[in-house]
Amino acid sequence: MKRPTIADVARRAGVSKGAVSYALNGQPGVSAATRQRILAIAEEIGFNPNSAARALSGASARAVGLALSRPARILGIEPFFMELISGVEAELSSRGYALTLQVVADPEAEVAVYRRWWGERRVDGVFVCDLRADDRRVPMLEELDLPAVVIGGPGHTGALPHVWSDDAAAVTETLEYLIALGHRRIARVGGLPGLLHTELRTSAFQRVCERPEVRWSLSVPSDYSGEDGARVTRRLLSAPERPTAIMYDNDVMAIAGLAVAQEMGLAVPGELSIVAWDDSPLCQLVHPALTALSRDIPAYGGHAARHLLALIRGEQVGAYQDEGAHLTPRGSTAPPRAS
Amino acid sequence: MKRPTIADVARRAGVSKGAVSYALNGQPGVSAATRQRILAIAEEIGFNPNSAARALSGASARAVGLALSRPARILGIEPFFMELISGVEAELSSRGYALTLQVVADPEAEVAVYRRWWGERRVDGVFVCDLRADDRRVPMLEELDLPAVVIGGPGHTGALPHVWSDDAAAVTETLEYLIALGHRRIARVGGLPGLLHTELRTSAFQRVCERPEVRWSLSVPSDYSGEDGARVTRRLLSAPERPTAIMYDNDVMAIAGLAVAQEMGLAVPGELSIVAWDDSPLCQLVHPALTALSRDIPAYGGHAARHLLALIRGEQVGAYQDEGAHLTPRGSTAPPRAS
DNA sequence: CTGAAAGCGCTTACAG
DNA sequence: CTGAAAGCGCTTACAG
Repeated sequence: MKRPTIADVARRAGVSKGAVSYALNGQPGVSAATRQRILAIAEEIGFNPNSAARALSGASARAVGLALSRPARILGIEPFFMELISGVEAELSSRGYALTLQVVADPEAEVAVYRRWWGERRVDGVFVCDLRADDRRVPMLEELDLPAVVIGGPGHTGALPHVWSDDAAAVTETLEYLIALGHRRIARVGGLPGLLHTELRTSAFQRVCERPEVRWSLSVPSDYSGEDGARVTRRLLSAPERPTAIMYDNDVMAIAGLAVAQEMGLAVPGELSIVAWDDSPLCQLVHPALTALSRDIPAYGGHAARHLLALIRGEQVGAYQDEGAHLTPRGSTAPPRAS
Repeated sequence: MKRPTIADVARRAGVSKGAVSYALNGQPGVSAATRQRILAIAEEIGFNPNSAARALSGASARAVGLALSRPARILGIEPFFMELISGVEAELSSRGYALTLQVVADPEAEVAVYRRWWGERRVDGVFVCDLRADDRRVPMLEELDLPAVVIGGPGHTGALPHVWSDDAAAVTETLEYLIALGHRRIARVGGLPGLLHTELRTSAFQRVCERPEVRWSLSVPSDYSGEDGARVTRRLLSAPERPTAIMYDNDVMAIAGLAVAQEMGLAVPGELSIVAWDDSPLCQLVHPALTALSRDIPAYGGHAARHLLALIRGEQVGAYQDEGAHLTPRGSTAPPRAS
């Protein structure tokens, strides 16, 4: 089947290609009646402008890019990215933008991908996820004039606009709740050490744990996997002085931690309280249901997409603070049983 | 920063643009020495060919498309798609192809997306997931000359090449195992009714359950969510004649089912055996660990990508049968306790 | 083996 | 309000 071109539309409408272009793009330079006729014909013969020709003529590529550098295994485990992508997509597709996705091996490869996309003019802008301290992508994207929105922060975003939520506040809220319940020995199983949001959560954890009520605290990094969550939990619970509460940086590790506690014969929440970061349906399926930090991840992605599109249109875009995670208490947290 | 073009490379190398193009694309028409020099200069000034110009000149778009029509919530829950995408990506990016992703509301919208992509020449080919009986996408893609590989089947794929695995065999293997354990009352919580693979699994289930050993059987559809899995399980276990074994079409529902059984005071596996389809790490984190149908989903995606790229190169591509899911027995299955 | 030139399908100043 | 034309940056026959 032959693809119709703008020339086909012009011929049938009896106008020039320029007129068709103006009509299709809502530009002035064509009468309302002609515009109507042109649109009807385009619709009728199923015309869609060739995206390459459009992009080459200086118009936009109508695509934005997202490169992710987590191992496939982790991407599958965590609902986070798929939910984020769903939210991004909902916003993009309503504006006729496509999302170009690339999964790469490491942050270095991500830099190369962004640089290549820029050279290829393949995308009009990009998202930056999984920000790290001194992230090489930030100065590179500032240097190139490739519109970019960082999903994350605050801090280390350079001059790039960013959409962020206050992870530190969520950690503080959680710890204050645990302290109020009477917990005095609190541990945390954190995420990947290099990531900025991990560091922000870690600092917040340490700051709150300096309060006099907290007698013992420990924050341990992990790779986000259930295996790692289980391993760290086993170690924490086997120590002579074990925590009465553990917070986990994702839900998979929290569920793994719950399983370990049960396998070791510890009552949850009686002998161990558990809090999960990110509230997937699974948190409500286990017994006891997990107290979790909930947030609307698709909405987060939607905000990021909206900001990137505004940036591409040339609007001034600054930082946008999203709502942030809030604590949803369930059966896995309670006052520690006197022991 | 100004993007370097092919003219910049040509000028610095003292050759024509044509020569640069031949050198870059590994075409004959340029001496080895000149090719070397050109490549070195391109590398040095960070030249990447403008993808729009390339696509417009009849070369490929160097991108393939995937449209998904599941609600955001479900996409996040199931590791399947993210793992599939990871596998697809690994193969594509090693060949310099990008993946264009679009999440849409329903199958109708998917048809429109493919048609638009074709008109825009935005992609060189597409994947088709979540095949349905009498899927409108199949005749449409056959009519357009847009290379397409169906991920799924067998059957209802028309003349399109497809990558599939034998779900029916996996159902049969599972049921024969349960029957051998001594189960005589077996239920299944299936996936979305419209999907072909759901229907294939359902037929296989019903076929095996016609065997004389099976005294009672029931297959119930669901929407893949944990809530639905829990609801159906509760209903199954509350009936006067309840099953001694249930198999679930995904792991989230199986975990939900396990939780329901425990909440109802039923011993797993003593009073109820549970089998999950798709073996995520979570299956090993719950207690007892779930017997599951395991498969290598990233590899599945990789095969599909390899076939699509071959099709785009103009090679003959037929059906490819992937390895398929195999049963991994764990603690959630055992002979039914005499009751 | 190399160069000059046409052409892909749009968009957008520039004249009428 | 409309038309003719240049140009985006490549690829690829076509001459030399």
